[in-house]
Amino acid sequence: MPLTQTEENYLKAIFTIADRDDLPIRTNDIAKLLSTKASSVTDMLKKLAEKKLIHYERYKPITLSESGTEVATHLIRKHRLWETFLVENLGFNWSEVHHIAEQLEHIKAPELVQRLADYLDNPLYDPHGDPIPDASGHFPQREQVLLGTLKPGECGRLCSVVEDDASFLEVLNMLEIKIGTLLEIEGIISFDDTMQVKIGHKQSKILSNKICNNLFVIQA
Amino acid sequence: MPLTQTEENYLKAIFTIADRDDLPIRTNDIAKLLSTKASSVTDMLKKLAEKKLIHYERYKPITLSESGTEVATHLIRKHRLWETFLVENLGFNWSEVHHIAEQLEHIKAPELVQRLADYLDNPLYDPHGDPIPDASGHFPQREQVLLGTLKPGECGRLCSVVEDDASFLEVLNMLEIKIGTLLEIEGIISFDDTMQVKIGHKQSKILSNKICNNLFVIQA
DNA sequence: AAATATTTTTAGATTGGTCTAAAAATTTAC
DNA sequence: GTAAATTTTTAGACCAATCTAAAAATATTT
Repeated sequence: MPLTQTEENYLKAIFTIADRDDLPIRTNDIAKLLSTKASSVTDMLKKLAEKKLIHYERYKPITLSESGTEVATHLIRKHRLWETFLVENLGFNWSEVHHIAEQLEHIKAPELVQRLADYLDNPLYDPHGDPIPDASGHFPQREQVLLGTLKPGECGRLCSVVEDDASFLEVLNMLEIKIGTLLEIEGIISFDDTMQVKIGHKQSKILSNKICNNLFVIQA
Repeated sequence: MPLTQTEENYLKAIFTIADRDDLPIRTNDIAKLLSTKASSVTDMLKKLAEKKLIHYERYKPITLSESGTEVATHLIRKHRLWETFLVENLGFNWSEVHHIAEQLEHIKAPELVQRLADYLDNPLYDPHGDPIPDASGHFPQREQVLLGTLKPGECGRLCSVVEDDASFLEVLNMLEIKIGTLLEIEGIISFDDTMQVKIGHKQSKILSNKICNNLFVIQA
């Protein structure tokens, strides 16, 4: 059975928060993003859980299920394709297309999405520079680089490690770094060649040169 | 305050029926077109009347108000522009675009409509040959011809008369023909040069050559 | 013009999404 | 580790749109 626009908006919101932050997603985060009340969110979470679109136990953080993720990425695909169309073809300014795409992304017509993508030459990034996932929900891979090559102020998400021996993984565990964790370079200490890195949204820590050059990140 | 999609659909339905038939519009006509129940229609009619979008007294036929007509023609404009885009630009078959345009016509973004129209070169007819009203709701005028010049099977809507003396108008009145009435040529009787014409959706009648050549119609 | 059939409206219930206010669980503070 | 603050959930109500079933108005038949 098809989803309502509201249900879709909740799924997209959850995906967006998960993508933006690394933190566990709480009811209030969703309420804030959707400008609604926590009680409304709870009601909807129950419904989405019922439909197996999210994993939900009361008072616990929320995650998207596989099918929920699929829905969300497909919405993002549609949103970003329409934004591209509005800017590239209709001449809108990139700053005014968001609220129009918010409506267009809910159009249900499987054929339409691929035809639109083809018409636009299957772009990989939208006018804001955000990546457009493909029909199966995969985002275009930005080039992966060693964390050690980033400059202060730049961010990357851990995507893989160079050497994965147990002792190194132990260190990552201790630092609370895992695949997908957002890492922001806050400073480079040239004296001992270490970096001050903000890990997820927690406090920043000092990482040795050896660690930084063992972590592949995708620039974000 | 903005209208809901449902309210918009009702207004468009009323306009469509008025455009298709000449008859007074009844609750059941709308219910049939929208595949809903008469009771639901009544509820909605009250709401639309409240908002001054239709003229409505219970048990009486329904007509659109000026603002209701404006909303309806604007919806039709959007619908037909989107259909044009889907066929001309995205390569859809003209038979499969209707249900997509049904969704797209509800997108609310004033700028979008004119930009889309410009992008398409302000077409006057959609892929089905239906006329696209302009931004102020006026439909493109098709060339007017004398009813007498139509061939069997062709249709026209009365738009004006050649001579409007009282006795002729009297005849029209008797025949229940007025401006806007749909006239379909069902046959030509060459023996006495008369035409068998279906008037509105009522029984057909025989009209003399003199009458047929005194009526200007717009081919439909 | 009375009886019958049809159409339209009302009454009352249901569903999806929302809200406020109060209760329950969790987290933070001391 | 208890108390206080915060977050989340429940309970109960509301609005929009719909439905079924029954009542009221209109139209048709004879």
